[in-house]
Amino acid sequence: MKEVISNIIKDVIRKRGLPEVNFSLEPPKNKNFGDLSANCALLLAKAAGRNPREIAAVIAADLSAYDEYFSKVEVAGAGFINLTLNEKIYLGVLDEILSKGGNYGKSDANKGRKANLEWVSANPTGPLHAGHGRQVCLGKAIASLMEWSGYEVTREYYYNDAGNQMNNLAKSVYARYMQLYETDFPFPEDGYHGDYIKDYAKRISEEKGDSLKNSDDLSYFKNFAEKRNFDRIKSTLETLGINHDVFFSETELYKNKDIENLLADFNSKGASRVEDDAVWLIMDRKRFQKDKVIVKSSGEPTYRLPDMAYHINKIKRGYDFIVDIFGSDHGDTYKEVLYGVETAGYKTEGIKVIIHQMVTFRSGNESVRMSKRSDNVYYLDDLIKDVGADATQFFFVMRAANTHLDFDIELAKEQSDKNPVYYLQYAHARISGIFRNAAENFSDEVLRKQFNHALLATPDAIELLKVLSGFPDEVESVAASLEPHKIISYLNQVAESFHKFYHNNRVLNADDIETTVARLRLCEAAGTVLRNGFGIIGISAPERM
RNA sequence: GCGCCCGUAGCUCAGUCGGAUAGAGCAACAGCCUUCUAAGCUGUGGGUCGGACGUUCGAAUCGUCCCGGGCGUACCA
Repeated sequence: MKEVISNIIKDVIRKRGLPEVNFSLEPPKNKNFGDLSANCALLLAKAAGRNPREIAAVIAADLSAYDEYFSKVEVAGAGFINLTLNEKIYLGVLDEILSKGGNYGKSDANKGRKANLEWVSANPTGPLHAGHGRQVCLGKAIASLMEWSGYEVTREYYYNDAGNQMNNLAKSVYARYMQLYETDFPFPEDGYHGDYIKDYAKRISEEKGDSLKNSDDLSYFKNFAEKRNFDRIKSTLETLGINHDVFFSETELYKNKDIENLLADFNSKGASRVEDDAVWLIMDRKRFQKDKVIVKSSGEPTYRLPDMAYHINKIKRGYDFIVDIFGSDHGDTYKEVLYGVETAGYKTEGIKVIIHQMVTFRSGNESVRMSKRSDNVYYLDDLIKDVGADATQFFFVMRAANTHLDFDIELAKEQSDKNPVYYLQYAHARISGIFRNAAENFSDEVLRKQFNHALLATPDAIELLKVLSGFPDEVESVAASLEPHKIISYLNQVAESFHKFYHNNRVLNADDIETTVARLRLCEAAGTVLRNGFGIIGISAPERM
């Protein structure tokens, strides 16, 4: 819709012999200024050194001729052109929503393009903790946003199973196992303290007795724990409706020699050097403080080298768009990884990295501590159990990724109007209620009647339609920025205008079938947009509450 | 010290490729249920947009500096 209007304005500008400008066309903050406001005259005036209002007046006069589109065109302020769209445009949008249904809002802007989204990527050293939830839920929403904009999306999970952390995991389980037999057996200093480790040790002891007491090779412990950890991680993800297409293991990159070859490549390019028995990647001092170790003096690569090889692997798989989601604790390291990828001769323009800030949890006024050291960690499972999958998803996606998130567990649990997720869902439940009542009180024949658009010309109905008509533009712009929290702001507008409409416009009325049928269609459209939006951010659309 | 992110109403936050009178939810206050779910609607109060300077017709938005908070600054990931 915006595009159509924008093209009309561009035509008018061209026909007047004025230069092409990249102007903005946005709904003004103040509704009294109309539906859309263009700043083209201000920009043209700047370029031509003329009075903006003069130019605006010329363009506005030409636009007035398009009266099938505009009911009002006026010049305001410093030279804005304010447009009020013809109501017929909006009534036409209703037909579009009804016919497209679950596809209304999808765009083919990226049709035929393949994208890879990598997220979660927690190493299988333990269950996901509540803080992981932000990335988990953000990624879920971003993946569907990308699909709505036309991408074919591969959801991918990368995990480091070759390095130190997995050795620590094995040592930790082994130590807990040994402690079942020798209470003073030492626990590794940087071992994993969670209760789940003790549980694994107990189960191993039950299965194997003390036959593994003098193991030199801890791979049984490692494999046992890794498998259980992954099972639990996957089941947590499943409760949120997340299923990755690819689980990519670091070990793979050793097996297929990608890491070895990359190291040789750096060496042959003179991009790396050896110091203190370690291999260092030579970094550009303008961007980095110092060189970075890629192979430790022990001979083991640091996480950076496999990460670089992994990103090259993804590039080679032929994606048009590669997106990574990391926490802010990786804010510097991803730059090092991309630098390595560039140094190896690959372009990184197609890679976008989303960094999200950390989460703090509180319960009302009490802060909830997330200690990694203690045995009792607040796991993501626990959070989902406490507040439900919908509230979990909603609260994590509600805020922009690059701001700190303050997660109020008490509020998320609240089954009342205080909880922001219910405002949206309630709108949908109300619509479902109307349709339940309609089915009871009216025959199918009546409900399927052709409807008369003109009967929807009340201010609340038109306002609702205006909001609904903005959905495709909204999805497209949010998909371009990959900021799903904006969908929530938009859905709030939908819910608000629906609630208003509902309050002032009785839908079901046996004495006025014509209006009933027309209003039902509008409700159907509102329900469709809510459902589609909920689908993007990943929450359910309840039939009743 | 250096790098990245943040600082907007009492609270949690939108708005940030410069645009008109800075918004929402919660909290506070005043109203609205014999009619499709009041988890709703209507109205009121509430702001030196962390601070200072600068750029310009115009700054919450851009620049510089300062203050405050988070995360980095490993031969951990």
